[in-house]
Amino acid sequence: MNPRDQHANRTGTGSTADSAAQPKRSDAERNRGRIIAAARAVFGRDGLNASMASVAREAEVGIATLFRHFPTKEELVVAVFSDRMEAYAQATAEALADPDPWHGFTGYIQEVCAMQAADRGFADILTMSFPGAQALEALRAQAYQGFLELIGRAKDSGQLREDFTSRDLVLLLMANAGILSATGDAAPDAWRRLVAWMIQSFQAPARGPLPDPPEDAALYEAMRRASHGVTSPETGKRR
Amino acid sequence: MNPRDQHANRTGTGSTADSAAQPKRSDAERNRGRIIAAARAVFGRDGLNASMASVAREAEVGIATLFRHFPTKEELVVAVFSDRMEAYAQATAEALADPDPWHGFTGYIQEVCAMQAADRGFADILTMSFPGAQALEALRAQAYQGFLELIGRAKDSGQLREDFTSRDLVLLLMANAGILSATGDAAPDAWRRLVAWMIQSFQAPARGPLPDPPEDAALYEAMRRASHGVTSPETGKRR
DNA sequence: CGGGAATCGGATAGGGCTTTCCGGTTTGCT
DNA sequence: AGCAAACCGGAAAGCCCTATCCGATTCCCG
Repeated sequence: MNPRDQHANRTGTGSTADSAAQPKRSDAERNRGRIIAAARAVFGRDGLNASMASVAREAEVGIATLFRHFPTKEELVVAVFSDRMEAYAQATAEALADPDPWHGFTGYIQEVCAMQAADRGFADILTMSFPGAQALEALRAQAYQGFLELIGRAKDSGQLREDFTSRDLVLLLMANAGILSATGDAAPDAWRRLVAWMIQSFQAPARGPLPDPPEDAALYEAMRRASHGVTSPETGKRR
Repeated sequence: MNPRDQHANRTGTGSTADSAAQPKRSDAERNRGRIIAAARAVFGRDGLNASMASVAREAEVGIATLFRHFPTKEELVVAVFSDRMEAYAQATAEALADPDPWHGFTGYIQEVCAMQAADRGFADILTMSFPGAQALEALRAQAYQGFLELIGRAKDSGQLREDFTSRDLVLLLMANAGILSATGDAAPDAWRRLVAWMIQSFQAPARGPLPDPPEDAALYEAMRRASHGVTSPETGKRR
C-alpha cells in the first residue's frame, strides 16, 4: 500500500549482522550503532523484558527509528546477543582444551553462569528458545554438542556422577536465572553459592538416587513457550 | 465530595481479614467467598502476575466488586495466601516433631518446594516480602525461627554441613521459583531434580568450600523489591 | 410489601507496551 | 547549490493493566 513500507531487511537474512552488506546513509549507520549499544546496555541491566521505548530513549533516537532498523523486538534481541552466543559456544571449546576433564567441566558451568550474572538479558536468552532465529539456535546447538563431549570426558575420568545429564545444565541455568532475577543487584554474588552447591553435588560418587530429569522435548517446549511473552506485552497469564 | 466515597475500610485495619467481624449483606458475603476462591485458583495457576480482571472474570463478579472488597491487589493476595502461609509455618513444627533430624530437615525442604510447585502464586510469595502485611510476615518469621531450630538439630546430628545457612533455603526457594516459572507445566516435575541435587549437597561431610552466602539484609532487600512489581503493571525499568 | 441504604458492575480514567503513520529533515550526488 | 531519495521521530492506534466513578440493582428491616 504505502511505498514507504520497504522495511530495511536487506541488512541480512534476519539473522546476525552482516555488518557492511550494503552501504546505507551515514546517519542510518550511526543510528544502528547507537541502537545496538543502547540495547546491549538496557537488556543487560533490565533483562529481555525491557521495553523498546527504553532502548530508544537510551539510544537517543525516535521510537520509529528503532522499529525501522529492527522491525520486531526479536530481531533486535538477535542482533544484540549473537556475539554473546558465540562466546557461549566458544566457551565449550576452551573447556574441552582443559587437560583436566573435571576442571574443564566445572569451569565451563561457572563461566556460563557468570555470563548470566553479567548480562540479565543473556540469562533470559539461555532459558528461552527462538525458533525463528537460526543463527542463535545453531550456536546453541553447537554449544550443546560441546557440552555433551565435556560431560562424556568428565564421566570417563570418574569425577562426574554417571546420572548427570545435559538437561541438568538447563535446570541449573533456569535456577540461576531465578536467583539472579530475584536478588537483582541487592545480592549480586548470591548465584555463586547456588552454583557451588550444585557443582559439589555433581561430583562423583553419587550420594543417592535422583528423580528422573525432564525429557528433552519437555524442556525445549518450556524454553519455546518462555520466549513468547517477550515480544508483546505480558498477557497476564503466561509464565 | 461524593457521599458515596466511603469505601468499605471498616472491614479491618487494612491488614488481613477479621473474617466475621461485622455481619455484611448476604450477597456481599457470598461474593467475597467467590472472589477468594477465584483468586486462589487464578493465582495458583498463573502466579501473582495474574490480573485483577481475570480474577473478577473467574469469580463472575464485576471488576468494581472485586476492588470494593479488596481495595488493592496486595490485600487480595494477603487474604488468599494467609492460610497457605500458616501451613508453611506449621510445616516446621511437624518437621521438628520428626525423631530423625536429617529426615525432618530434608522432608521440610521438599515439602516447602512442593508447596511452591503446587501453587504458582505461593512460589512468588515465598520469594517476596510484603512489609505492609504484618500477618504474613509474622508467619514467615515464625517459620524462619522453626527452620533455624531444624538446622541446629540437623547439624548437631552431624548429617548437615556446618556451613549451611538459613539463607541457603531462601536461595533454593528463589532457584526453585526460577525453574517453576521457566518450565511451567511443560515439565511439571523438573523441580524435584533440582531439590534432590541440592539436598544431597547439603549433606555432611562437606565436599569443598563454598562462597559466602549473601547477607540477610541483602536478601530481605531483594525480596522487598521483588514485591513492588506486583501491584501495578511492570514499569519496565524499576530503578 | 415498601423504602432506604448497602452493594453491584459496566464504563472510564490514566499509564505502559508494541507497532504503525506521515510530515519534516538530512544526506549524498550532480 | 540544488534536488530527490532516504531517513528521522513525535503522535497515534490498539491492547492490557490497576484503580475509580456512578447509575442500576439487590437486600434487609420495619
